[in-house]
Amino acid sequence: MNIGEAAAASGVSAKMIRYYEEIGLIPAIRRSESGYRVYSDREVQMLRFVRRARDLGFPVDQIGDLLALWRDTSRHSADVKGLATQRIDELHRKIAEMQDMVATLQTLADTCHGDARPDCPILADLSRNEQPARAGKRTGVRRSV
Amino acid sequence: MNIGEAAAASGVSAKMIRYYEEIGLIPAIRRSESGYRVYSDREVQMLRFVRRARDLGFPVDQIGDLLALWRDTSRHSADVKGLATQRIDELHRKIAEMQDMVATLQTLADTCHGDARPDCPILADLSRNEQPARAGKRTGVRRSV
DNA sequence: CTTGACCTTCCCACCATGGGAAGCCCTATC
DNA sequence: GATAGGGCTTCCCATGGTGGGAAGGTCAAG
Repeated sequence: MNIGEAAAASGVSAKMIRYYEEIGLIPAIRRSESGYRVYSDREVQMLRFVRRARDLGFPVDQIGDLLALWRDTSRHSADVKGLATQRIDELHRKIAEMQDMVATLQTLADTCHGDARPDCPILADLSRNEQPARAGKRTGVRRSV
Repeated sequence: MNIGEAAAASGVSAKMIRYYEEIGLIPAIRRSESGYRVYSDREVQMLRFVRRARDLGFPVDQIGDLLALWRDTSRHSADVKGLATQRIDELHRKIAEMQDMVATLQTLADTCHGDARPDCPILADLSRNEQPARAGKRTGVRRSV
């Protein structure tokens, strides 16, 4: 199976397959005489594994950990569960952050006329010299959401 | 005021101030004879504005729109409200995505022993050939969350 | 006048992904 | 057997925000 077929079968683009190989997330694959990458069913399965882990929001390094556990038949399921739980916690954190943003925006939007008049509490709040309105009580803001 | 002070006063790092200027998000600032950027209170206020908009998760191009409205004293508050509402919708979308992920992960984690035994439904699900378990009903997966 | 803190520009890195170019390879069709 | 097309290879570039750091100019305090 060439990379195109493997991509279609796994849902990972050819570009990303090469990238994952380059960064060492997946092992370097066997090559045909002409240099084409050749994929077996097992390898396509591994790509699908990566794809799904990605869909669950795992960062690449944790996908690497998951893959290692996947390959290790004497793994402890506790380790896998630990990674999943960690991921859940991280997602909860990000969700809470975004919900804070929504609450703040909603509060501001609710008090904005939303008509042809120029005065607008949203802009007023953003330009305030002091700390901005916070719908919930929070100490600091982590971005990269 | 030099860039360092402006950074401290606005909460935007000097690096980012230069970056925002470079990409045209904020106008090129006045320079001293020696080439140092010189900031007035108004400009620091603008930086603070940018900072808060970022804290609310606005992407840079929308912050540009907000800044334009901020400067435009004959703006329509409806336009500002529109941007806020759009942002709220986008946040809701991302929150829903992540909640789907959490639900899926939680379902899988709940059925995992989490002990020294190697068998683990999480890995089993990730390696499945068919569509993976989905906690909610969803059609496609958008990533970049 | 020296020292150290600050400023300038420029390049590099991250993460995950896509676009595209130049050049080789494989297969189907004539 | 030749040619066309699509697929493969590597390589470079871009994104969005952010940080790190080097090389060199500037400023204020001692």
